[in-house]
Amino acid sequence: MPREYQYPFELRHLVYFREVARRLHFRKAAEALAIAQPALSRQIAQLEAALGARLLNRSSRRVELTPAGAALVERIEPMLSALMRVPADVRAVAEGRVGRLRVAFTGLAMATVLPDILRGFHRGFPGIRLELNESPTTQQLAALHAGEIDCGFFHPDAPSPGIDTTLLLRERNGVLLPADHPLRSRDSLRLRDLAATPFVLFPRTHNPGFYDRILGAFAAAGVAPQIAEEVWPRSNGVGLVRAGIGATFACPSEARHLPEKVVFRRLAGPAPESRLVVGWRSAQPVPPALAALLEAAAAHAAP
Amino acid sequence: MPREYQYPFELRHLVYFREVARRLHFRKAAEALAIAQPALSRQIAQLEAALGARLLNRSSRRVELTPAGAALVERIEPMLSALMRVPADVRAVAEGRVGRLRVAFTGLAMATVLPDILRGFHRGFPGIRLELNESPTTQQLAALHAGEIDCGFFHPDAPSPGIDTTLLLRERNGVLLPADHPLRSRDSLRLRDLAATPFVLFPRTHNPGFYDRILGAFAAAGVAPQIAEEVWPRSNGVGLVRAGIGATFACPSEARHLPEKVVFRRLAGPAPESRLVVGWRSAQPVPPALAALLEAAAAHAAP
DNA sequence: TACCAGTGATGCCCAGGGAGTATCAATATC
DNA sequence: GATATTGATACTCCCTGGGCATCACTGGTA
Repeated sequence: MPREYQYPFELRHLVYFREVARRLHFRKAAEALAIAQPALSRQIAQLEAALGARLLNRSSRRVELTPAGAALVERIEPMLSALMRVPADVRAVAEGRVGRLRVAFTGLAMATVLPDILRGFHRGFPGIRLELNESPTTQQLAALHAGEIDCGFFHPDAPSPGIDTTLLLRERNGVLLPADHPLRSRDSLRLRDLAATPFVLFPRTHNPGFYDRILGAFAAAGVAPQIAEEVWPRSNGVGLVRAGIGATFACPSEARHLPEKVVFRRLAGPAPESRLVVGWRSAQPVPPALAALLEAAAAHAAP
Repeated sequence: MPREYQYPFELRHLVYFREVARRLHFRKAAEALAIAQPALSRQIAQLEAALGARLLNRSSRRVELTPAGAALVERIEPMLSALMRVPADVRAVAEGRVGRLRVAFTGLAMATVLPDILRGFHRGFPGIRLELNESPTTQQLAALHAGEIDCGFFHPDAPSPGIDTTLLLRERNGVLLPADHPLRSRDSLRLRDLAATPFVLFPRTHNPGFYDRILGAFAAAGVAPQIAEEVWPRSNGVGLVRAGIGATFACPSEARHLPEKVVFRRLAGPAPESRLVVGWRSAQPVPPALAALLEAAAAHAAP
């Protein structure tokens, strides 16, 4: 059975025709195309038949474009020159020299290891455009599965099937307090010392596992947690602490760059633990640009 | 000898790949393309080899685009949809339904038959864009030979090889005088009556033959011509007459739409004769849009 | 656990058609 | 009018796209 899906023409016809239209001379065009003149004549005739229009007026001494031929040249010229660049472009993407990476992250990632990772990555892959979006752990996992992002920096609760991860940070939390908090002078606190202090947390839906482990830490300390606000993104939570609304949990690593009027204090006794990983869809092979970013991240991996 | 000029791929590869990329399923894509699945697999493999990049990750249960494949889809999608429209567009141009006509004309043409011709033509061929430029006879002939215009309305001196013409107007000239000219009250003049009146002519280079026939008319009348100005385009010449600078020659047909303060008078005795033709490159066949314009012009042909 | 359904890839063959060579008809040029 | 050069045509060869049959692999299921 012959094929049903017929193309009116092939790229070959267009390239051949362009050459004839440029030179207005079959023999010279054929030479430039490194084919014999009769083959060229036939291909042009085919193209004319396919389009149902005469493209060239040829007397045996002169070849000239018809209006239809001129219209065709005008339309295909930009396409052909664009198509010439396609193979190189595609290969560049395949080799990771250019492209884009869609990266999601949490506030903690940006406050700790992410800037260094991105700096190192961008030095090695200047052609890769990074699309960075802060988003909660649960959304990152959904986006990874849906193929909407290439990797995410988030706080895992349980292993996710189909997602590979590398652990970057694992730290016992301390707390951030307003600088005028009554307990600001104490170097180390216990959770039960903060029984009367309202806490600013993230919405539970953003990471139910971690949220519940925080509540577990309160329970272990024998304290009923006072949740003042559930706020997102993270920077707003720190802003509320700064405004004196309450306290929040934070990693020691995060404490290096705190705004004014916010202080970090270690927690003795029960405390939640933060884990930061970079995660990506399990795939063989990992695209080169992503592989490079993951490698840069692995250089900051937790011991 | 095998061909030297190798295309990295053909349109077929791109259309096939687009279908697979849309459906992410070889069998369904093959069905949509009305080919068998193995043929499709091979064409995709060829495309990947040609580009030197893997475009699809296929496990035996799932097909997904690699970044390179996504980049390729992005680039070819607009081209393919544009290419789909090309055959219809080219055919429309070939049939004269759309396109453009580059038309040159002289002031006399625009002052007489051209507006009617264009009006009639545009009614029949609304898709044709007319590019109209006033230009002198000699320039029109050069532009016709160079293929820079499709037809011209001009004043021929001798037949031009390679240019076909249709005579549209053939009239003995009269003169345009300023309304305050001493001879304004005479209904009919002779050239020798105007021996003292300066004349406004066009530059000789714009039509040497006609220019010399004008001088011949002066000679036949036994008058030495007073050339006040050589000016172009024609409308400026009429403007100078209106300003009282001098007189100029004009056709009776032209006299129907004169500005204020300019009057037309017939000439008895020796007088130049104006011939207006429409001319186009001899070609078989004449493009349909041009043919339609020529037909509209022929309807106004001189008897 | 073994089977089954369904995936894309591979092997093999046929034929359509693209390209080659030889040649023709037509037309400028001398 | 002889000659050279143009694009078109006739004929042949063989490359390659497409067909069918089948394989290897995977995931769900009885």
